[in-house]
Amino acid sequence: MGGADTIYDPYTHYALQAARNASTVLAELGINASPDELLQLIAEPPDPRLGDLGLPLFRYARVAGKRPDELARLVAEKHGRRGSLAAEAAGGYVNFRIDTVDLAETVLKLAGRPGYGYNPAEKPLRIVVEHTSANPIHPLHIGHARNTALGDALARILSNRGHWVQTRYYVDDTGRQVAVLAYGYRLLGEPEPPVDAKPDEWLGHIYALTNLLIELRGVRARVAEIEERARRGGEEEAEEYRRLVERQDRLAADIGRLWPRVGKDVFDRLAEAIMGSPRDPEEEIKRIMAAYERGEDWAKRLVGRVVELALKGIRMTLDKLGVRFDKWDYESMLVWSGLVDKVIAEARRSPYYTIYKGAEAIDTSRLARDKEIRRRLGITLGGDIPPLILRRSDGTTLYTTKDIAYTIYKFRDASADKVINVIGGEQRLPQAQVKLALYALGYRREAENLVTYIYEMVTVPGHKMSSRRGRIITLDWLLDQLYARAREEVEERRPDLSEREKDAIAWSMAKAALRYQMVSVAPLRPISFSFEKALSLKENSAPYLLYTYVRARSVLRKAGETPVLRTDKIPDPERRLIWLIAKYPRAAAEAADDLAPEKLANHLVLIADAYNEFYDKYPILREPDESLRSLRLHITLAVSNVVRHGLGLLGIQVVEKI
RNA sequence: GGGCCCGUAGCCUAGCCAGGAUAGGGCGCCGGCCUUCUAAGCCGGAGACCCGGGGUUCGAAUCCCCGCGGGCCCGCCA
Repeated sequence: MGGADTIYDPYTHYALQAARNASTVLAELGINASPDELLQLIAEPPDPRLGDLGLPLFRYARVAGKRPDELARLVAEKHGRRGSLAAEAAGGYVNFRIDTVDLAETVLKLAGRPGYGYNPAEKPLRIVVEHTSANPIHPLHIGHARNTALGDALARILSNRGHWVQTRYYVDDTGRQVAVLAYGYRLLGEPEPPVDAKPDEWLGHIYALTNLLIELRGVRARVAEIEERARRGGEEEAEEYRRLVERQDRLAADIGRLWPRVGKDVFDRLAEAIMGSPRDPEEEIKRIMAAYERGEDWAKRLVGRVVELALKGIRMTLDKLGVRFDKWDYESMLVWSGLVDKVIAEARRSPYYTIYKGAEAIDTSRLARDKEIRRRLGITLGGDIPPLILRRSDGTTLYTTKDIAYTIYKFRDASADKVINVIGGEQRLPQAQVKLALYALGYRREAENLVTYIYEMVTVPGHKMSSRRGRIITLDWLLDQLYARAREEVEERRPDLSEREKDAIAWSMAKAALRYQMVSVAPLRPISFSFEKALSLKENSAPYLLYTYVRARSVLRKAGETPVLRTDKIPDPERRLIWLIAKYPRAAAEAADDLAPEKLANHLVLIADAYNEFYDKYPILREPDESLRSLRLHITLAVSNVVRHGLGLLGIQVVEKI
């Protein structure tokens, strides 16, 4: 392997030849067009009968003062047959046909190896992919599933492009939410989670319950105030009163749903502690947050405990999905090590330092007025970008401030050229502020190479998700549902298999279905999650791809040794499949360069469709003609390699049996 | 009020950034195909004025402008 002339990407290999040839021919006609420029224009004709590669000549006809069809005819005539390419004119296009034997031998030789699809970029980069980064207060839910699936796939796809990739999980342990959980946990006497409970799930209930009880406490206090005033003949506050009572009812309903999950003991204890506390819970939470940031021992022990418990549960879920991280970064580390203070000190020296609403801030608003800066930072938000406040009045720092420090840290620690943050669309504004602030502080390279990789929401119709209220659909639960459904299906289809095998297949299906659903649609498209769809394995393409792989593998197994490739007969259907296989490495490269895993998924489906159709129509093992049999087996081998490789890039492991 | 994202058949979706030759798939629906390589498959059929209206261009689903519908954000939360 290796060497300058190693072909990784057969499509580009041929397209580049066509572009060079066309450039030469056009030059002979006095028209100047570089091969690179032509390569950009080359696309596939709509009908394969027209050729493999098509070049529109309209714009060159215009500058040369010729009719497009006339120019196309001239170019095709002059080109004729060169190397492995034959040219033909069609309207204003010149179409190229690749010599079939050349194509088959090149592609099938390459695709016969398991590594086919690896397609290194000319300039490999050092890239950090930060993803998932769910707060350590509850289990991962449906929304995180999209983040995790995208981030993990992106990391794999970028590695396949020859980049050095590092994945990181950012543990937000100094935020308010963790302090809320720590507050509730402390009121319970810092117990061990029940042995049969998943720690993140158990903590998630406590977190939600704590939130709800605090809110209820506030509402009740306000209600009491109004009632008291009414008794003394004060002003009518009927409207507010009515709203408060409604809110109280909703809180009671949420609490009612939660308490059976934590058990009576925990519930009673927490309710009593919060509702009856002489101290204001808000003050207690602030105290925990501030003490933790200062690194006081008691707070470190308390918060450290809940964070580790939550992460233990989160890791269990990630392990199930086969997702690993190279680094786990704690936000507290950024604070304690002085990195956050350093950022604030640098901010004070920045010309964009300002006081906003009485707090220290960076005037991102002023900076964002410069259109050129917005463009360079890839900020698509228009309008005003409000100043970024650096610290709360109590001295504690905000998430965004810490994220500035974290971004700098990621670039430094990994010597990264690029940092990708996989993040929900609702965080566009704070992410833009972080970029602008980095720029303001003089971290221009970092600001320009920080990629905010946005995905839009996963919504569940008829279900208003809220982790604060304990209304979440957990990833674990979802996987269990998918597994149960897949298990039924396997049971029905393959009663001959052992329980272990059936289990393994059902789990693979469940994981594949979930990942595939999250990764196969463009990230900016909002997903309306449907259980019916997710649970229906038939409708989902992941099982379909796995099935295609299993079919191909089954043929190969029965064939025994793969015979020597023969290319004396290559009918059209075979050729079409080979051409699709030829384009796979380009699809993988595009998925990497455009950060678009769905492009890879789409191409895999194209190949699977073509193979299934082929499989149904033509015999492979039963083909009497040895030459055709050899060709078809090599195609089968190539398809199995491509599907396995491609699914692997999406984080999906193939199975050998279904 | 301002900003951003999305809008392609009953439903889901590719193509849009880098305009090009009949807008690809899937689900669902109707009708076929298992004594031969795994039917989670295959074949055939019906179903789209690419949200609407202007503009640019030889050419617009794709670019620009004005609207409409849905989502998200505009907090000393994350």
